[in-house]
Amino acid sequence: MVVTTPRHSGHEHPRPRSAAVVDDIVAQLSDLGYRDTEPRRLVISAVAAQGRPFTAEELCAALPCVGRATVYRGLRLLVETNQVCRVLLEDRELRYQLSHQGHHHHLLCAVCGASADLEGCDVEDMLREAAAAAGFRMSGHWLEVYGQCSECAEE
Amino acid sequence: MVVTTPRHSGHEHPRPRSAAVVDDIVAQLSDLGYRDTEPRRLVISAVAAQGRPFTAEELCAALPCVGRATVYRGLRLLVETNQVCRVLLEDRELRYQLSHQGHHHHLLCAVCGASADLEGCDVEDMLREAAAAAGFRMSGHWLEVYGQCSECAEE
DNA sequence: CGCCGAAATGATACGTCATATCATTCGCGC
DNA sequence: GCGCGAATGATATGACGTATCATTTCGGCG
Repeated sequence: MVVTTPRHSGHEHPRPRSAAVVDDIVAQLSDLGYRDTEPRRLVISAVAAQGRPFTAEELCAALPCVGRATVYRGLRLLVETNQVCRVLLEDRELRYQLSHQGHHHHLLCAVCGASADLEGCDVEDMLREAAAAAGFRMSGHWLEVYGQCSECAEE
Repeated sequence: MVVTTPRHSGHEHPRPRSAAVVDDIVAQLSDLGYRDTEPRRLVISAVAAQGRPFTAEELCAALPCVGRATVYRGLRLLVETNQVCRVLLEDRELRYQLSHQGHHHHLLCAVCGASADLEGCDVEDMLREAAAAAGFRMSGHWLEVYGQCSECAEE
């Protein structure tokens, strides 16, 4: 497997936007002491190329040249470093997605599978207070919202 | 925390409280056309005997005389009929618990594993509105709250 | 009460998803 | 270049849950 991705931005053709994302993530991982390897880049690149939440198996299928274990390890690393967030579907299927911001929640369309971030809703504080009222010290939570996105709802 | 009150004040012989719960659930299943079988009662009885969220495997272990498939089928039936609710831990482990009321959410203690119901918090409406603001039609959601219960937080 | 069809059971095979193992390769600092 | 330790990948392992199918059991009915 000797597919060398262009490393220099000389006057080559404009690289796909995802390349910048990949470089960025690789740089961040590098800061944390993780090496810059070919398979890792391939995984990150494939992640960045996904348009909507994807499964680990889909990623494996998209990367036939990368070992299964490596895909799973890469994915786990990205989750641990908050580059990728986990998405839980109603049937408990686990999917992944590049995370664009800090903590947030997803609006998941059951029809087209798209995902949008839930804005303008500070569930956090509300939950923390309600929990505290029961003497419970909240440290985290998991929230997913299911339904239909605006486009799919129109039909 | 909702406590089930004894339904008859009569002077029947004091059966274990769980027996009443089992009978009640069996009756409800019967109304829906599901048969009253020995293995099923055993499953329900074991479910009712659990003090806190349990896994399907724990239930299997507690019921060595009942086939694995039957335990899983029984559990699924109870979930479908809303007698039992599913609980998702932070590590994505799936547990179950008798549900005492309609829709609700859980406060899950990471230390002792206990579960309490989240009261006085209408996340529902809040989420629905926030979602609607994004043109999203919410149909459901999944929410779990993690932390420490009052007892465990004291230490 | 006993019969019978449908539902339920249980042993087991299977499938999926994810991690563990471990010999080999490779990045990267010296 | 050199070498150490991280990373990889083929494979085994294992957790978890469902599908299959022959057999048993429930419960309605004559």
